[in-house]
Amino acid sequence: MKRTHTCGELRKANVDQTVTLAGWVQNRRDHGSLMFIDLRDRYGLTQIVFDLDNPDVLELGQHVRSEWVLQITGKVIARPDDMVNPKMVTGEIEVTVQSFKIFSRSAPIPFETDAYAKVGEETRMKYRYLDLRRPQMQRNLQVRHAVCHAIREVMDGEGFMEIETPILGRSTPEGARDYLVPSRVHQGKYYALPQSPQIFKQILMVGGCDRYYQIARCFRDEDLRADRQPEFTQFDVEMSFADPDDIFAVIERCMVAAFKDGIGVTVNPPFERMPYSVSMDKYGCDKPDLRFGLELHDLCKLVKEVEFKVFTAVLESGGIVKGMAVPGGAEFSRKDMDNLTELVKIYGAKGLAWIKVQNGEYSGAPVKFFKPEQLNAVRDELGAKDGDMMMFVADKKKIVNASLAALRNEMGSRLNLYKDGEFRFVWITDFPLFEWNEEENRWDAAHHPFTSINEEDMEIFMTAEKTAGSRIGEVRSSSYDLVLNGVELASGSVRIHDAEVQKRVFELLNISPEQAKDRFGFFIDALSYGTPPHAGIAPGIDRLVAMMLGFENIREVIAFPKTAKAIDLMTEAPGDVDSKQLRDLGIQNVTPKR
RNA sequence: GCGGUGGUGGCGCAAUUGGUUAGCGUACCAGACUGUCGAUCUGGUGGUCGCGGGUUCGAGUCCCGUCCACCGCGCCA
Repeated sequence: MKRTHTCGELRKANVDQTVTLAGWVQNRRDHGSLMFIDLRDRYGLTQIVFDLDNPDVLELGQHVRSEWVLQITGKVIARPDDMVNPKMVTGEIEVTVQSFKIFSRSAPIPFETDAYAKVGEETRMKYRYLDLRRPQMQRNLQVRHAVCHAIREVMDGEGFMEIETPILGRSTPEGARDYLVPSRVHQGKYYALPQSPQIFKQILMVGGCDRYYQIARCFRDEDLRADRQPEFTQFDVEMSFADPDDIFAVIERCMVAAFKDGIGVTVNPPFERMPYSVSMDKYGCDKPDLRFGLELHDLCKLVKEVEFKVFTAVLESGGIVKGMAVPGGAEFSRKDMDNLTELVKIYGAKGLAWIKVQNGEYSGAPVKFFKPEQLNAVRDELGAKDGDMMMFVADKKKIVNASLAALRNEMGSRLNLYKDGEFRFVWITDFPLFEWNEEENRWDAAHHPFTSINEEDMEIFMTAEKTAGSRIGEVRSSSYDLVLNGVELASGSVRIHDAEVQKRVFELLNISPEQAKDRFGFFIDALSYGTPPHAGIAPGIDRLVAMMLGFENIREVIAFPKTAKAIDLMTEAPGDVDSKQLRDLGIQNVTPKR
């Protein structure tokens, strides 16, 4: 080895030892006939001293610059008491250099790598290798590693096998847009990169693998968000002969280990469970942040008689009115309210109605349409107290829920209703099996077409019409999401193992037997040869680690992420290819290059 | 596809109603300095204000277009 110790390792106990360190020059403090260098590696910083005891070495050392890579041999000495640096773990010692070697020099760096440097994202991404040297990024990757390691340990202990599934697969028409890979051998045909190993993991169950997991890369060619990258990592799990409770228990054990090993935080299973319908009613979404209350309330009945056109028109056309009470909201200014109105408009709401409760009186534009007892009834339903603001949205159900859910999250954050470092898990269960697709005028699978049906709804499932507004929408699936602080961390379900049920699902989805055979023929064949009941789930590793570290952006926990336009600023992928490569593949560009 | 925010020395930012030679911090370069640790002090280099067009006596600033980054909506079974 080119070193005897790392730069984060030496302590008082090492005093008088002769050591060799290797690392980057973090910093140089030159006092003329005395010079200090902070030498950095993954593990930390160690102060190296150059002085007149070794004038030739000092002279050479003074030519050294930031980010050069050095090998330093010297003696560990204890710092005098008044020179101990309590901010450094190695601050009790320093190494007096006896000799050093320059492994490599560095061009002047585009930005500093110390913990204080403020650098924009674009610059960080272009020079990601420099960004990765920063202690924060080192920690992010370290925590990510610890999480994956903890998961593997738990899963191994539970008898799961980690099995790899293909990256080059077959496109299936449902779901996200596929990334396609042209086949050279079969020109005109394409592989698709997996959106998830869904079908393969189910086939592993048919193949008797019983307990499978994989920390798997997934690809979706859709537009990006702070928490969505075109390639991302799922902790993919499938279990035979398992019920949802078994899945929950395994995942909870993984979460406990991941939080413990990742960031030293104790989380306490079992996690709360909440049916989808309750979550939608109370929080307006299927991923509620339960760190704070601010529950939504349906006011349709209470405001039915109120002569407020905004409400009556909506109710007559089949919409709903919901509201919430914001503690202390009476203090909001007109500007605040305009601001919040803009927020709900993003989700399609036409406006935000509000009534202040202050000094025992009500104020706000809609007040005049209410009778006093109606106001009191609404106040009691919302639980509004003096000094609160009651906020209402009236519109189609979907819009009301989406806008109030966003408003609720905004209020939670703006009013500091939760603390950093608080982790509130909840299992959301009993999602609907189908959802109505307005544009296509048909029922779509809410999760995916292999999700099994809640036994209690089997009768409706088998008998209802597949028309708009039929009871099919009421059928609950046996599926579940794991939600943490308002973020969807995982999604899973019990799978269909009964051919008749599967047929019926396809029928309701308007997938003919021929189409089904064409799209998933191999899969349906597989299921026909003796399929164990099985269930699975897939937590997102990027989101999990980001949340543990307090980031909203998963790029912080991915070594080489892509921009919002799916570009890698470092490698400049995607890039051009030789025309020969295209010829080999039988491909021609039909859109002109810009 | 749509909406919002931003783009000014290497990096992070400022520049009032459109007005003189575009500033500040840091990095970098040179010099000084024996106890610093985000060293200090002195001096210095460095800018096509993202790009293109327009308005104007005059544009970093206003207008139009365009590109890039970020956030969100749509999209993401």
